[in-house]
Amino acid sequence: MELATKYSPAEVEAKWYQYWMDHKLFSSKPDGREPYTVVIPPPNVTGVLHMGHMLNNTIQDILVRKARLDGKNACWVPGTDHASIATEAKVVNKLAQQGIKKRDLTREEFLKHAWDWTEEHGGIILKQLRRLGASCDWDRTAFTMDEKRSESVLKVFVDLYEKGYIYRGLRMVNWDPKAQTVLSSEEVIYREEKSKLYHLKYYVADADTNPVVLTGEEGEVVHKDDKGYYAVVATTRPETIMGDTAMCINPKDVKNRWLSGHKVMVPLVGRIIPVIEDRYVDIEFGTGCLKVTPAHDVNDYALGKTHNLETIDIFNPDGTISEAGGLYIGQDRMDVRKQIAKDLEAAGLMDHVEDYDNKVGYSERNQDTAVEPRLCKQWFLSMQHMADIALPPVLEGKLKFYPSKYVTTYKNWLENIQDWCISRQLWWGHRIPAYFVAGGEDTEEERFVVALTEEEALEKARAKYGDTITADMLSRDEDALDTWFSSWLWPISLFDGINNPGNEEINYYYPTSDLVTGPDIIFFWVARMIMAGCEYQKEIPFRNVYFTGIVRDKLGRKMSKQLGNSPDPLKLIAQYGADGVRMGMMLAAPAGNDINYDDSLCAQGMIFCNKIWNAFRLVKGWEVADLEQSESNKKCIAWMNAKIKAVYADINDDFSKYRLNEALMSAFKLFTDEFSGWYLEMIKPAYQCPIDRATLEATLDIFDQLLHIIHPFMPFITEELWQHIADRQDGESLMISEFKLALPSDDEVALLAEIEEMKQVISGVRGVRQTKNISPREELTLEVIATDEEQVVTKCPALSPVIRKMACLGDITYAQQKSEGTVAFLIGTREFAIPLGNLIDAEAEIAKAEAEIQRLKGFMAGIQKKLSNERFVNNAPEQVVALERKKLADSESKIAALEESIKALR
RNA sequence: GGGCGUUUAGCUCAGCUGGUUCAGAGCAUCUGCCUUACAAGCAGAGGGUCGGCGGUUCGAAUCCGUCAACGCCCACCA
Repeated sequence: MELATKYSPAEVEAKWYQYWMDHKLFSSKPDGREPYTVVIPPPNVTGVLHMGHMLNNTIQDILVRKARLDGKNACWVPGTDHASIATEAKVVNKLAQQGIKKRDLTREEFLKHAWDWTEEHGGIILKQLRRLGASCDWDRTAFTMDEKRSESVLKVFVDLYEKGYIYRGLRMVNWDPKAQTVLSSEEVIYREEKSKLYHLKYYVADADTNPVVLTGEEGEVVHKDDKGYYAVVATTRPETIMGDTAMCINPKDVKNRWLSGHKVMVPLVGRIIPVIEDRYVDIEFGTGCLKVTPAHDVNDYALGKTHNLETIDIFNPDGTISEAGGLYIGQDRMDVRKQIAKDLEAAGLMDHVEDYDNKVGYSERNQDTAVEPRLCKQWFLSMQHMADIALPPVLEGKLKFYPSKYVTTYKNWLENIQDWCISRQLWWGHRIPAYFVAGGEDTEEERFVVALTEEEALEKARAKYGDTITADMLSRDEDALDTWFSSWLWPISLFDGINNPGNEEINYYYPTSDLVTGPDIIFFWVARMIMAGCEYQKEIPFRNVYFTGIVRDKLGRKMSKQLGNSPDPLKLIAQYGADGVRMGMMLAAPAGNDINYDDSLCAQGMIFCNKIWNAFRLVKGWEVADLEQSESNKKCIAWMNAKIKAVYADINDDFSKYRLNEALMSAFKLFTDEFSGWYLEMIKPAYQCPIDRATLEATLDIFDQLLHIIHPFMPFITEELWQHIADRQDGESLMISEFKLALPSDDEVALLAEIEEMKQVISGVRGVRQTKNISPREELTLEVIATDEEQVVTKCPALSPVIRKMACLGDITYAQQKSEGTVAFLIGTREFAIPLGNLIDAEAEIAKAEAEIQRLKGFMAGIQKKLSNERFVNNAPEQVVALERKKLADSESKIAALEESIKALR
């Protein structure tokens, strides 16, 4: 078979993915094996694959494939998330492009559009994952809004309501004026912003009836102009003055005490408002005077409550000024801010303006939209109970976080938990199973029931409000649930554990093994899944959470559309191959560290593929003959097998600690350095000579082992070659062929050391060639300076041919003294010499040797100082002291050898 | 304002409970080689007072204190 010198991934990858699919090799059913379960963090259904997904899913696939090779029943469940806000926004935008407004549609019409959109774009991202090699059980593909998941969500809502954890409350909530929905506090992102601090004049309005009396105290600050006395109020949001219903000072504030008991006039608006006093106000901030707008600020709302202030809501849901505002009606709040500043200035009501760094909350999903605090009635989930059950498993280490620093973050959040606002004013999502009951409008009380079906709702309504209730008096809540209220059930609902508790699948697959996700959703998702798991399964949802880092560009910038610094994953795969990209992602990705991505990492991955490919070409190209296997081949094979065992033990250890990059690096070095660089060169037959059958077979077996080790990282090329190294039946696959290795035995460990020594000798000879400019093909003689010949590695009958071959040596001789005209090198304390005759530059050799003697003497001086320190000798453990003594002795013998050399050179 | 984390070679990072894994790896760099598996290769080499300062110790990259820089999370100062 002729094989190209370069590996080309494209058709190989497509072929084997199809093969795996055709033979259903990703699929899992409960059986007697140990389960290994992973649920995918469901990407947005209309999303497109980005580098974050690449990293995340590469890691999951590596873990899943490793588990499969370990002989576990691996089940990786894929799916997508309906992402209510994001998807609804996309649909609204698309409709807007067609000139359709959401408000002109009925709920049903809108949902039809949304489903069309979902079907059109949905699942694209999952298809893209296949290109990466993701070995998900696709038959299990789920959607957070499919039938089973929806049913689960509603059941849980009803259940939690009945348990008293879900309630309806009037609260100051975060409002997204663009999406026109409320958000949870976690969905608000605060950004530092350069803004202005406007200082406005609030004139004292009751000076006629209640004259201003100055206290005359030191520190008193009074403002007065020809229009009268005034207070100066600092605000970043001048447009909200229309909602001012009080001005507040601190009772301890000397500066402003003269304002106490007065009334002031809101500039432009003309409303007369009281000056109230509250210790909440920071005396040092601005002028110490605070305008109070109870409808539009969380703190002001609290002040309003304690001081019984009127609440004036000046905004419409879309962020424009409402009728109640009185001025600028219908204009956008941001435009009004600019305009009112001008108008205040013009009216002489602006004292001055300062630059100011401010934190502004933005909607997580509409990042250009500033969130508006708004008072409204919403559904909440009481979280204290959830926090109480979700904290212990993590603190006790039953559920582990990698890296563990996130335990603190998690603990912190749970210990300061706030109730979760779960309702959203959206249509795309799970409609809240609550029914308002008409009548009773005259009372403050809101009449509603929570039920799974309309029939049930009617029953409950009658039971609650009397038999006079009829079906047409019920109207279902228009709102939908927060997306995360469905995602938090994901590890349970995927196995239908809510609808069908205790079924075979949930019993088998739950708790899942590992969750791989970003730390940005630790509160949104991870914490809440733990809550749901503990509440509904009475058991943690996963045993380990691996938090990935953020993928950044090589300059350390976050990848973003605006910067255009995010590569297209599919193009990368086309260019470097999926295996190459996977390796590229993993090389720079220790758990929890951000990765600075650079294309060169993928290139390195591709190069490695090529290496594997060419090693295979070499082995496959050998002609076999019925020769007797040489002792050296036997020994080299034994060594390689031992090496693999040793390295694989390390790799398993790395896996157990989720240090996948280290595991990959070990596998890479094992293949490149040990196998290709050493082993293959050791056993490689001379040009055009055949190889003996036993060695070839052993080598193929070694190749097989290496493919198993590399497979989790690079599934495609390994499958391709595995299929080629032996005759395989249709349906056989590397992916599902169990692989286990014992630890190396004591003999094997000794063999490893022996070969390391041998490698050093070979490298020593090569080093001499390099410095002396001697061709690698020119035969040299190696003199071994030995009095204990048996113990020299070169003396081993099995190894000396290897050394000869690899160092290109003619003779290896043994002597007590090296001959004249040699260049020497040391391995440990043993000296090796190469006679070079007139090639020797005696002066240079002497200088080199002398420099080395100087270095060793300095080294010895340090050790002697240590050893003459009584406290060291008395306190340090015996081995440490012995070690120092050995170092000293070794150095001495090295110096002796070097001095010999110098003498000989002279 | 609180909390957490990071700082080791040009870059990305390993270095567990202080002493042969103690100064490492990969990439990059430099120098030789077109040696019939691979030039996307092979062989060899250089490169770091382990962020600063102080302390504990016979001994510190490792433990303690402190300062600095960077990063992340949380928090209602208008």
